Amino acid sequence: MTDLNSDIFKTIDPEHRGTTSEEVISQLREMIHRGDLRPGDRLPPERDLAKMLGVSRPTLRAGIRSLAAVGVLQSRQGAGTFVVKSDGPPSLDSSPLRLMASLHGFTPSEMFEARQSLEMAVAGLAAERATSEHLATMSEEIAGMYASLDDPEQFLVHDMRFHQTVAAASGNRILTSLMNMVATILFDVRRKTVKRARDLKESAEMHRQIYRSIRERNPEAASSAMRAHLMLAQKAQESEEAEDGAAATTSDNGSQ
Amino acid sequence: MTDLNSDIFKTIDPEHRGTTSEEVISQLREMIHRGDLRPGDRLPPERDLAKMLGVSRPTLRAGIRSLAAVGVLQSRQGAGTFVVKSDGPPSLDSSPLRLMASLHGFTPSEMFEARQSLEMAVAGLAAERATSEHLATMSEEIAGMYASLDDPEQFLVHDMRFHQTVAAASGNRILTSLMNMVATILFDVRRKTVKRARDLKESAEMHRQIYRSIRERNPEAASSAMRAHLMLAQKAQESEEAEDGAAATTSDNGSQ
DNA sequence: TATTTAAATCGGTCATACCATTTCCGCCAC
DNA sequence: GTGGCGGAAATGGTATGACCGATTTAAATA
Repeated sequence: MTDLNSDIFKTIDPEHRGTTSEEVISQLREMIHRGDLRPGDRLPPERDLAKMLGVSRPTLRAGIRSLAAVGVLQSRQGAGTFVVKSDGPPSLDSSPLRLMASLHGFTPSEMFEARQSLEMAVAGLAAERATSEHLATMSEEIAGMYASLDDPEQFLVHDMRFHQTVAAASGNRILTSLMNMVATILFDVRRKTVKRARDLKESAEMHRQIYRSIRERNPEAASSAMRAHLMLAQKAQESEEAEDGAAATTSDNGSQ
Repeated sequence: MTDLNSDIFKTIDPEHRGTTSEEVISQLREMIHRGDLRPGDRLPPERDLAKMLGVSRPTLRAGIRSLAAVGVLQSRQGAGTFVVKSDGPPSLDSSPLRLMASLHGFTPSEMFEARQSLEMAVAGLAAERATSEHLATMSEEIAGMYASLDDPEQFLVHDMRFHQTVAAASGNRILTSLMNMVATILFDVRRKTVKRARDLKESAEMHRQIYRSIRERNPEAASSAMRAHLMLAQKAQESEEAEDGAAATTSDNGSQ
């Protein structure tokens, strides 16, 4: 029974004034929205900031921890607490999605499908906007793939960098972040299965087809090539896993 | 209910790789992955749980708060801490994305584009998998739109429910969650501008086109119709916002 | 039996102290 | 003068204990 209640938009009560720690979170978020805190900035020491906000240090720490959990702040013992500064594309923490996958029993194929949809979208956008630098990087990574046909681990590095470049070329950082979020969850599995991959040459060829479509500014072809590539990759991985023996590997180390 | 008094909770190893609170997070996450904690379950009281894990209560609270910040746990004063149980589709917290938008200066058009890509993807999948119930719900919502042509607020409710139904029909909960995440950020803006919307009839018609394409099991047409719908919606909203700083003619103008 | 009330439960907050790590500046040797 | 080196200061991490407020539960009363 799928219920489709319309109240999915949890209005977080801007004027909540509920718990004190929530008030702290609101204060800090407000500082970020107003621009008082910019990426890379360092927050005042907890003891001082607590006094400024008129709360105790544990309460302030609770607020800081909440924002740190979602990847906005980062605390380093002895150094201070900083607003996360991402040099490259902004990254969302994937642990929420990972836990949600456990809680609701997401299947790998469902994740693959989500990744496929996202990658197809960014591939299409990349075909419209890729700069010459992006195209050059893609070409280099493909060359790296051909040079690593006998080294699956190294091949995977170039593979990921290629997809990363395509995402960057799409010019949409939101889609890029979401894509990375999903890709991160699938990464562990990929790394395990890629060691016995046997069709690296074909994979490299498909990447080259994606690259050509992007270079020729053909969004539909790029999307389609990406779809074909990922469908094959999924198929390959599933057949690899079928050979394994169905080990319930619940390796859990994703603290990034 | 699962029995939580057994040896499920092993004490934290003295040799903790990272900080103690991170170890607590790992422990809790592991319980969820293993299925010891399932949606709706209630955690032991903090004082007890802290003793079981061999940490102090503040440290345990830090871990709980981190997981609560990403939407996995929820604490209610006086009641206890619970594993979040979502009746409908699982929902990811959108505040991380919202803060990231502030930190990196995401433009509304970038968000619109992300939403468009996600909605196109789910529309295509919905065309492949929508059940008769889904189709019936979509049809009802469209009827509700036509019945609310003179009530923009009500129209928006049916609008959102329609998109929600399409997402549910896609059968991919990850994409649905990501879509909701992005849509939530855009919601506030939409609610403000929809009050002066003037092209509701055309909007309803485009929804109907999406519905028809899904019913006819034509993924490409569904995606395409969704793209057209959202492009028009974006255009309409941008023109609305452009008028905000200028003349205040909020009359029966019917252009667009 | 139903309603009210009181006690137990439990998360939220505060204050304080101490520990672990990092940073930075002054000191000393070269 | 320069460069390494050590220690003090700064700063986040953890622990203990206490009290408050909200919630739940169950007993007591009408």
